[in-house]
Amino acid sequence: MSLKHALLALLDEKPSHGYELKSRFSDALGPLWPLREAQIYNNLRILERDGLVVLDEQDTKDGGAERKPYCVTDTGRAALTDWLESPVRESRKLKDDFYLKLSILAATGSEDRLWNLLWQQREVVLQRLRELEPALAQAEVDGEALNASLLEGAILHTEADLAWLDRCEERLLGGGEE
Amino acid sequence: MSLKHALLALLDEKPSHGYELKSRFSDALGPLWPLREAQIYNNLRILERDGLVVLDEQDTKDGGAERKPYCVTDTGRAALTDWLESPVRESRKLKDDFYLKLSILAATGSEDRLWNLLWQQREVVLQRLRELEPALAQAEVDGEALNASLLEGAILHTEADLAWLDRCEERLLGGGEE
DNA sequence: GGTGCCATGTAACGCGTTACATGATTAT
DNA sequence: ATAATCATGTAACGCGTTACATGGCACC
Repeated sequence: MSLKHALLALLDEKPSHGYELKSRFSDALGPLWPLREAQIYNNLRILERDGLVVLDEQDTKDGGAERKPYCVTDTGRAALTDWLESPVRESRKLKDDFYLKLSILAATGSEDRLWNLLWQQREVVLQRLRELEPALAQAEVDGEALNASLLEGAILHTEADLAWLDRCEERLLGGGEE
Repeated sequence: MSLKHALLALLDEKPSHGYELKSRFSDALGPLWPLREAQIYNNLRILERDGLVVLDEQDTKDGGAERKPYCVTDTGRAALTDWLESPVRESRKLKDDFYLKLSILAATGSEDRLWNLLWQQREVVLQRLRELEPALAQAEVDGEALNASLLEGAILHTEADLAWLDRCEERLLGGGEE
């Protein structure tokens, strides 16, 4: 239950049809949270089934292609504020190919393959930084405080990755592990 | 395709039955990657169907309860090394309730609710640090280099979260955003 | 007449979670 | 006795992805 709440929030701000929701969502959460149209339509169907949104009949077939604009019901708005006020728990999990490979290679020995993995990962991380930094600069120029914040978060995490790779080398290669 | 590879790696190291795989996996990736027995059995079924693992018949019914020990086939071993050697791409995504709430509250104004979210998240992050730090110290005492590395990664990420919360306050509350 | 964007959906799959169900062995 | 742990599974659900299919409109 998270994309559903994002849709509720967007619809609460302004009633929209599916395709428009897709672009509004992408504008807001851009490259950090990619999604497909299909996902929007599927979720809208469920939200409608559960009575959290309804079709706004009067707007159908006004301009170009046929659209189905939705808006939030009172139930939907209540669900949204409930969720917004509930605390964020869930410790972040690390389900990631890199962690897995690291564990496997560290456990089975094979220092050269481990070294290779670390080197490769460093390239990935550096590349990500090269993409994020200009994006942040652009968001700052455009005065997009929210986007800038999200990008800054991504950068801080990526820099932490980089620092972590150094520590991994020290721990797993530097001193002989077992 | 990641847990499957973890299972292949574990079985390559030593043939085991499902329940044992569960505990071996949990020992290795512990609290950072929780999983259920059901997941093991489902994946083993698929791995067997695809010919990557086979049942080790002679071990059935040796000691206590009835067990079904598996071991890797040559195909399975090949699939494992293929995967280990393939590069890790996939930029990390930020699908997380906190990001979503931050975006919603930053977009709709309501500074007090945003402030509340940030404060609340800071508590969550600090609490996580309080759990991770002793775990790291323990892993270091026990000489578990791999576990220590993974925990250190988690700590670095959590510290990045903390730094990020400061920056969020500055950007989204400090100077008046729109 | 094609290319590209707007707009809507269905079906199948992958991966993980939850709940449910069963039964044997070991320790108290 | 009964509780804990060992051991194996099935079924349904949630969430996201991919692929497929359809059709209107606008611009060149």
